[in-house]
Amino acid sequence: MQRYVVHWGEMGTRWGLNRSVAQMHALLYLSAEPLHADEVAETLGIARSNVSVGLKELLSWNLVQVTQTLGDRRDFFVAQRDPWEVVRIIVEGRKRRELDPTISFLKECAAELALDRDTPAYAKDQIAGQLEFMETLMGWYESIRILPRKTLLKMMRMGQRIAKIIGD
Amino acid sequence: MQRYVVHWGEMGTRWGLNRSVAQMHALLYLSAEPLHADEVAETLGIARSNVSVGLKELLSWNLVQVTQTLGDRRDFFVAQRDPWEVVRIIVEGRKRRELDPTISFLKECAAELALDRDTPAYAKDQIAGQLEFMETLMGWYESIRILPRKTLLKMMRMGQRIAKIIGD
DNA sequence: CTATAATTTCTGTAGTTACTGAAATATCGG
DNA sequence: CCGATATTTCAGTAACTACAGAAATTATAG
Repeated sequence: MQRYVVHWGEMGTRWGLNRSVAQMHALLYLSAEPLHADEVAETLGIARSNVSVGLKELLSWNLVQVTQTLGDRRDFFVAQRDPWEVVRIIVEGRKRRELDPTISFLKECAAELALDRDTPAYAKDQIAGQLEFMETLMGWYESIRILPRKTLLKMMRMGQRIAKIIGD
Repeated sequence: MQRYVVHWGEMGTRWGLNRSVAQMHALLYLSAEPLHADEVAETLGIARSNVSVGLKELLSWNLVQVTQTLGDRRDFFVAQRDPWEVVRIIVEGRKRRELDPTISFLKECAAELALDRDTPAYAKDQIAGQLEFMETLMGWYESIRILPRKTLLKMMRMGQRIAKIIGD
């Protein structure tokens, strides 16, 4: 479990979370019962105040949730336990932070370039091509995103065979 | 073009490159002809030495390539100009740096946990579930990755309709 | 082989981000 | 309303990363 938490912290940094936040999630993910902030701080050896901030961030991502226990004033935290959900949330977040602003920027660019006489045609084409591609990609993502998990799983499992069906 | 380069630099930071490296790529992406390092440094207003490092990084990603001109000792650089390729390269890189190590780590974990009597069953299940999911995801990616672009494009354009075909 | 141009490596610095510990604030039982 | 407990905010510090400019290395023409 220790190694898992450490590794997850390491991965977290590559996934856009900071180390300790990722570790908190890992710990909660493996824990059968909800933990309160002090337990998290003590287990991971980081300052209580950091745990507070970190858990807030995880809450804002919907990667953890708060629960209450009768007769205990403290907040208890549970992680999102379904790997599908975890990945969905992370991907969604990345899309929002990386893809969406890019597309809207490219649209602006394209609009502006249509009127512009100074920009070389080559640059215009490059930007237009990129926008078109991004929109295709995004459209695909949207259509995938709303599929029920069962259908998605089926599709994933089909793997290669899907190419044959499409490539008629 | 200026705004594009600046914005791309900004985006780059969110995509895991550093700002100036992303700006270099943006500049080359919009440029109709190959540029040499000095031009890049001057245009972007960053130190020549940094351009050297940045371009090397882009080379290692295969996002830019070196070309030579007869009668000129300097290296000239061209960016990968096809948005499909750019995204493919980025995705591939992320997979290598983020997904692959995670999967191999989870496999190790799973193997180790099989022998382990101390780890709570709950944690074991969580890790197993995550591994299974990751492998499904990865398998799907592999099958998508090798599709010819034409098939992929067709698939993307089908969007929703694909669900109907699968969900029989 | 030498002079010069091109590129890379290296070192110190600036800027950024993450973290701690203390102080401030909020919550709740009595 | 008071005291105790839980949580959050904040300011200073530490760690890290990106960068410039100088120095060193490599390559090329003559």
